Amino acid sequence: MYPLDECKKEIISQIQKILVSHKITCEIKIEIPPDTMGDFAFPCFQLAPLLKKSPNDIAKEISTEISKSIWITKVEAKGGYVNVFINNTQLISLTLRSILEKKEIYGHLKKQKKKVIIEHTSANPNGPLHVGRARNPIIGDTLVRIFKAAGYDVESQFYLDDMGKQVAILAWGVNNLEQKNIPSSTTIKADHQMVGYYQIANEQMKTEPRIAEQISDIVKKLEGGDHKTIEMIHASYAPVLEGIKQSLQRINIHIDTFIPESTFIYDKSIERVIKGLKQTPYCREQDAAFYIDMEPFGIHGRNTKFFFLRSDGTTLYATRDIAYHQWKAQQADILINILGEDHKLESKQVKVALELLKVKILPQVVFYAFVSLPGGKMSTRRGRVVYLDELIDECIEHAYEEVRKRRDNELTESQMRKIAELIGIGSLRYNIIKVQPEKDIIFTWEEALNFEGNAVPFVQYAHARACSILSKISIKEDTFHAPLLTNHSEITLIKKLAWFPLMIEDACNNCKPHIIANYLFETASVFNQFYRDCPVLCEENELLRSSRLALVHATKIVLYNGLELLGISAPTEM
RNA sequence: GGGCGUGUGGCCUAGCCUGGAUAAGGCACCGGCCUUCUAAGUCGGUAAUCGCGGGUUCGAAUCCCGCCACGUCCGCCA
Repeated sequence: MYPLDECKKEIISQIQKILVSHKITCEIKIEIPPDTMGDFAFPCFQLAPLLKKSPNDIAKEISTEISKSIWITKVEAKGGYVNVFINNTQLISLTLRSILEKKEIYGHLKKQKKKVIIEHTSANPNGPLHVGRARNPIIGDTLVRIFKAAGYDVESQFYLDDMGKQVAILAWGVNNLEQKNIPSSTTIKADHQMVGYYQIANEQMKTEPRIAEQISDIVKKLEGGDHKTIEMIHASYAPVLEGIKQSLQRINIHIDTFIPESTFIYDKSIERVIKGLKQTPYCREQDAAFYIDMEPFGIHGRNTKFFFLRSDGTTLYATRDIAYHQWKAQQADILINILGEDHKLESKQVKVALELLKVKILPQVVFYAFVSLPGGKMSTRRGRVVYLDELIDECIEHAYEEVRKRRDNELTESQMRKIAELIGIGSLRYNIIKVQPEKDIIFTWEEALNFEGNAVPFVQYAHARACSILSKISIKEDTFHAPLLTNHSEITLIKKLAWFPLMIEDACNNCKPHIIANYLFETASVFNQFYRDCPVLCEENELLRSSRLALVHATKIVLYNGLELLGISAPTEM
């Protein structure tokens, strides 16, 4: 247990005892009062009708009954609140010790003995990743990191669509179009080279029924399990998938397992799904096709039929997704999916089907709104896109300009390039993760390349400052004397550091990765205030100097660990 | 037509789940701070009827109802 947890527990248990002695049982919710009014507050308003006294009288009464302890130094009643002041020395001492001992695992929570599968990205392998969907891998990977830190055993999965029309179109293009007719791409990456085949094939399919027929033939053969077709499809999309993996790797994202959709055709599990769904009382038949009537499950609208089997006996995307989830449910205790908001209905259909099939573990889904362009949605088909690779390059290039502006005559070219890479990649991830997934983002280069204010260089710079101070001392031992750290900036900073584990818990429990980004920004901000107020290296009192050094070291650790949760590197200088 | 999501100073965002003290940050704008650990920093200022209208409550940005705007979905596509 972390120091702040102990402290909160002590306060809650004291209030609990007092309420019990007044024969009141209720959930104790303590909050954080504004600035100088204490560390924790207990509002007494809800007790007023029960005790038939004014909130302030109750607060006064409770505050006299709370006994001072190792954690509680002062209690005040004010405006209906019981304000509790905690023992700063105690918190500083235990928190610093905890951080400096645990180092790279400070903030991490105790092991849960639970397996989590986080499915993210799962993009069609028919072209490069574009910015419209870039939230997916970034949210997904950040959650992977947060859940690991929160003590879970985590596996990331990419559900690979090797059965659908999109890959069939690509495969048809690769096998039937001549290279000279494909518009050349600006990069040599395979995913960029191949997307032209998809785009042209897609156009031709619309105008020539013969081509459309050939493509749907491919789809049928795939579902029939025709090995030659499977190989042909695989050969077509493999280079694209490789390109996607490379892009992800550039932004520090690794996916543990790729699960091809075809898996569930070949292992016959899809047949069990169909059989199971047909047996439910909600199944209906229409022209030899089968669907679940979604009306009883709260789906209303023009069409409430969820078709899971076509009249030609072939399955649909959602049907295969059900088989995938049934399988996943056997592999893990918690399932999390990262999906675009356009998948809301499909996801609901899958959930209903899983319930009908009596599957115990249902996925928790994080939906994100699209990143669109000022004129509207991005589209690979229409070529109206900003590719992730372009954005990565631009971010790094922009970072390089900024580094050079400041450090041109101090650093070597390769040092500047190295730093620019860390800032550029970090900037990309940070700008996306700092906003709640459900908010729309309209992509502008100006915003994407924003390095001012609440942006990653602010956090990285604070880390670099801490490193810079630490690099100037020879003794690396952390000796500190907590009672000396009495400056307001020192106390604010260490309290912020003490909150880190609770932030991880919150971000994990609620699947809200943006909490970590905001926390880091605040932490960097209070560190900068400390930096301004409390000179470290030139402090003459030796013990205070080393105590401040320990605090700087602890801040460095927290910023580093926090950035790590976001998949962002922390440069030691910039 | 129906479902889901979003709406907070000129712009962007946090807070909403779990109601509580003066609505918190950033950008932009105005004015200060580098002979001291990197000024990618810091201090101060201007700026918000929290989309609109009702309701619940001692108390509503937060909960409930209605409306408006934007996004998204309602295919034997994926």
